[in-house]
Amino acid sequence: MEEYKSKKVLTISVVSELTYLSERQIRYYEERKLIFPERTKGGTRRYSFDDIEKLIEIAQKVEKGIQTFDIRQEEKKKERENEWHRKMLQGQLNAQFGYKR
Amino acid sequence: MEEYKSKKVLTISVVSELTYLSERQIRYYEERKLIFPERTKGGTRRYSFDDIEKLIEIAQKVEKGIQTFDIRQEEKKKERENEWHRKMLQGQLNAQFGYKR
DNA sequence: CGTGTAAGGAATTCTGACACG
DNA sequence: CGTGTAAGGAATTCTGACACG
Repeated sequence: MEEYKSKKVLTISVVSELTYLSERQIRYYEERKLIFPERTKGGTRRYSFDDIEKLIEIAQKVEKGIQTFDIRQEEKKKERENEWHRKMLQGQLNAQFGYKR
Repeated sequence: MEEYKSKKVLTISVVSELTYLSERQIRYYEERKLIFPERTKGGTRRYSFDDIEKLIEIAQKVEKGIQTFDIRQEEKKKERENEWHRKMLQGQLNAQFGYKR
């Protein structure tokens, strides 16, 4: 449904306007592996609305004094937890209904 | 809520990809007063997701052989009808509850 | 009428680097 | 570490025009 938000369609200038961050900051957060824009054939970045939300969160943390490295670690931890929950749920289902074959 | 769709944030190249229309066609439909992108200070166009939907409708009509002039007339007619309904509703409300003062 | 295209210029974006603190 | 900035080049976009049918 709301694929708008995850579609990579925004230029860095638009993202800069919407987040009030400088293009330098946006590119730096990418360098630190916090966001992952796509690229056109020509090499220009393309962001999504989800990226904008994420950038705003990042900016708030940076303002609090949290370092990008730690933000990255936290992010990775969340991913691992999600992975764990996903597997857990899958295990539950398999236990109850068995594997498809 | 869904302000995403009306926000003018897309470049013409992205719109071209999403609509499968050429940039030439997109600019031409603007020339014919069918769509109204915003402009940056520098003069580059900015479109919304709503514009994309509108462009797809336009393209379908053009394929059917309808001329842009007629599409424009139909569009204006709709606007007048909406205006009429709006005033009608307002009149109903005023008749029941009187004017604010 | 609707669309393609080559042309020349301007706006936008990119990278790597130096600076500061 | 996080961010600003000047530098040079490449990608993107713009307009007005000519072409075709």
